[in-house]
Amino acid sequence: MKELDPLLHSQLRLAVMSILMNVEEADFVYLRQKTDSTAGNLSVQLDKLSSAGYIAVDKGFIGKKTHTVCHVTELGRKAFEEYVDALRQYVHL
Amino acid sequence: MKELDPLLHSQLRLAVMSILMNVEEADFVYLRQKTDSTAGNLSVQLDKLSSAGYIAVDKGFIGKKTHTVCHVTELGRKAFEEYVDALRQYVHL
DNA sequence: AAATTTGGTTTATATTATAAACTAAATTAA
DNA sequence: TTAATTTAGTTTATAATATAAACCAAATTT
Repeated sequence: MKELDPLLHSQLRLAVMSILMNVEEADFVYLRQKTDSTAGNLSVQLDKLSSAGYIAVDKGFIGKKTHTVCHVTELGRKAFEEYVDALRQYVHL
Repeated sequence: MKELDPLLHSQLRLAVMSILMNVEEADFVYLRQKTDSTAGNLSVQLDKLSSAGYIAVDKGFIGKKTHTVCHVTELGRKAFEEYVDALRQYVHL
């Protein structure tokens, strides 16, 4: 039985990746709404995904307000697909 | 986004449930082999599943040796199916 | 100008997963 | 027959993870 990438096998990180897999990019506020998570938790988990190279996080400004946008990387996309693949061994979907 | 039942969202417990969903019953040794887990870890996770009422654990003897058999309960079966269902929101399989 | 909101980060805490150490009985080997 | 080893587990300690609480700085509202 293949192992489930522990970086992806976390509800919030999986939700984030799942969203990012289906959009060009998404900002912090949007991800927070969609995942219904606290800002702190989201921040931490984005960091982890980013450190692993699964997503890229772009911190910029929109006018004078900070604005953080994320998108999945090629590595992240691959990892996600492998995760889903491994998952099929556990739950035949 | 539905939440992923934390009791099932754990690699080892999910593996155990996954196995038990497809057999009448399975014993400790078999589960240990199939999941490639340590006895300690397996024991703890079986306890959790059992405490939640997701599986039933039968401790008996085979000759004079202890023998532990598990099977999924109706509640466990339902929980597993709901988990899989929730999962589909995250990874469209 | 004081209070509140927005967009976050850092740090502490609670929970979880895992491994190590242990027990008891059975088996094998000397 | 007794000492070592294996089998089938459990208990407990530790490492890792997830989450929340506390915080910060800038912008906005009152």
